[in-house]
Amino acid sequence: MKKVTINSVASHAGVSKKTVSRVLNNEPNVSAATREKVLKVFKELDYTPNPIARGLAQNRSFIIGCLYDNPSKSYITRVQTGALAACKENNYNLLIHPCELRGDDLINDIEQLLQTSRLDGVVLTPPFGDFEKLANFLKAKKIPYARVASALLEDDSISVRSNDEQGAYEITEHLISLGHKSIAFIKGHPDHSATEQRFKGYRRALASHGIEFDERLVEEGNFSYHSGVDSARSILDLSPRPTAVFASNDYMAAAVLKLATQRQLKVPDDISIAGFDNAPIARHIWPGLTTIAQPVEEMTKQAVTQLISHISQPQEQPYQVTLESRLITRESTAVIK
Amino acid sequence: MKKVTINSVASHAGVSKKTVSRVLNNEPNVSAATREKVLKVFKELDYTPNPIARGLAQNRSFIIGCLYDNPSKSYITRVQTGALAACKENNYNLLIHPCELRGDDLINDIEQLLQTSRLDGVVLTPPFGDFEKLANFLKAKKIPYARVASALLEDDSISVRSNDEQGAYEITEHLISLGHKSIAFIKGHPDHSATEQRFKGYRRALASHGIEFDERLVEEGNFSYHSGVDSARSILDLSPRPTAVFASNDYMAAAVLKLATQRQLKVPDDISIAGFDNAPIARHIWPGLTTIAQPVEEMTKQAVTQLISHISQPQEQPYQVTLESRLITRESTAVIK
DNA sequence: TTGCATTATGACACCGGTGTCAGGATTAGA
DNA sequence: TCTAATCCTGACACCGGTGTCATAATGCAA
Repeated sequence: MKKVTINSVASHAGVSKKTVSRVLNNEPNVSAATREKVLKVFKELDYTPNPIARGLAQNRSFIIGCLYDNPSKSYITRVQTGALAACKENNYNLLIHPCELRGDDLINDIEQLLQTSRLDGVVLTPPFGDFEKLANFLKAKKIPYARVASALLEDDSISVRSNDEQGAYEITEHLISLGHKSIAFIKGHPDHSATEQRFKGYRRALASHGIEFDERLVEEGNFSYHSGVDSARSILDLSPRPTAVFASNDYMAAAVLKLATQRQLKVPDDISIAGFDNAPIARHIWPGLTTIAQPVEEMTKQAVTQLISHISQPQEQPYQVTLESRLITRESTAVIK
Repeated sequence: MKKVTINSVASHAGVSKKTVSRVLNNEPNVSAATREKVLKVFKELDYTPNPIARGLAQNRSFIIGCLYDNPSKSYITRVQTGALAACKENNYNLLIHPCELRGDDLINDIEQLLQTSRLDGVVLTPPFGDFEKLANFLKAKKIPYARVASALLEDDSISVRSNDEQGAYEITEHLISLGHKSIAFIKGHPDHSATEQRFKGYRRALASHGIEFDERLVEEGNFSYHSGVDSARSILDLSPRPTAVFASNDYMAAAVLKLATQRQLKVPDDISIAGFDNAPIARHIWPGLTTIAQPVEEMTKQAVTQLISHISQPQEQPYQVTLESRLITRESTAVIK
């Protein structure tokens, strides 16, 4: 069984390779009869074009790179799911590349990546979506990119964001509506813009309900489960103890729950706990976590879809979209006793 | 800034492209002086070879595909981590491709994948590692592959497996040593060979400690959290209730824990619970799950490393390795009261 | 110094596509 | 029916590497 190439198709169909190429790419200026004939040979020989050769000729690889540096594995999985869906629809492939935002050689690492794999584009997922240094580097290198981010960007790039500020506002308001007035807050990783956004939403909700902001109720976390444990310790040691805790993501919220339970506290009777993201763990533990669900898959899918369409036909107008999140109430929050 | 290609290097160094190619690939028959000269130009021009062109000439893509169909997201993440490590070391890239084992068009899907991306090799992760149909297809297509599996294979392929049977034996023995005699078991997904292995280990432990196997204590799960909930319901409804539950993975064990807690049972006082895999959730919940830790990352890394070396220089001898797992005791298991 | 084996080097085709451009065929308009 | 515009088609170069093979340069023994 010999390899089927554009040449074999051409000779079988009795036309030139260029004509075959035209049919392949749906180019105009091919008579219906010729097109028909070539398509028939495609089927007969079961021909599929060699993407590598095509890539060489067009200087394209049909590969999108997905950059991430995120402590939340489940978040990464969701990002990948969305990116894969977009790639599949467009016959692209997805290359995954974890790397360190704070690494000294991040830029070198990315440069290396670009050189060894000739990516057609890159999708920057949190926290890279808000990391201007990297965006500028890619812009200088003329590598198309799209961002999944949280902050509101004011540039001409492709970006899909979620309204974290609003989500945080809503979940805080939910706690307030249950009668809570002393609500502790655990911040996320300082490199993530979502951290700032969620904190803002928390404060805005307090303010708009006349609750004074108390700095002592705020702990610095970094989105990892471990940081949640540390923060939880400080919060549970406070006296008086807050009646509710809003952690910036579900892993940290789960940590609070674990520590509280270890200390014989009843959740939500003794203390309410809320998270963010609607990670799997939010429903895998008891009590289930009240949280904010974000369309992470959809966000990434849109970003990658736009990226690919931008690669095929670079247009000028930026694509900036904000997707909404929604409150999911479970058993970890209840009316204050 | 013009593009730097092998041609520009050649003209700068005053040699032919072929000689540059020789230096690039560390081929013999280049004089030290010439080699030196070319290497210097590499640096001056900051040259990096174009992998696509190289791929075209050698009919290689320098991409490894990672196939999976696994309900456990954390398992996938670990597999990816290991595969990425091996790829990075060898300047390969990793393409991820989720697909459905039971899908009617699995073979078509994979065929499509191979045609559109010319993978150099494929790593089959559970449950594909034990899926002969796919292995045979790849063999027929002459696509190199490596397997991460559980069953003991008797063929000439590259495969890295873990000793699930032994792990299950040990954790069951651990429960027995705590005084448990009525130990329920939740099976995994029937398509995974690990399911069979773990069940075997469970039975062997019972047998070797003179405990009679009781079919009523066995539930069919599928590794998903949800299936764990269903199984847990049946088990907790048994009368007399087993004093311990061994679930084939941590997600299902977490489900048992959640349901037990919902029903006001104290773990481990009223019932001991053990899992398998040492997934993150095992330490994120309270009480932490006693479980079996498997070197998933290491297994995958070895498999991919071998795969790549096989691609570069196909050798005859198979590579089959079994890695050991180890028992991790946490708070979810205790001496029977 | 000559003769022969060995090493070093380059010319050239090739991998499998796409872009450019020229020229033939067809159609429309006069 | 003739001319001009438009549509089709193919020849050929090119993308940036690698493989083959011929030949030039060198090394070594006689």
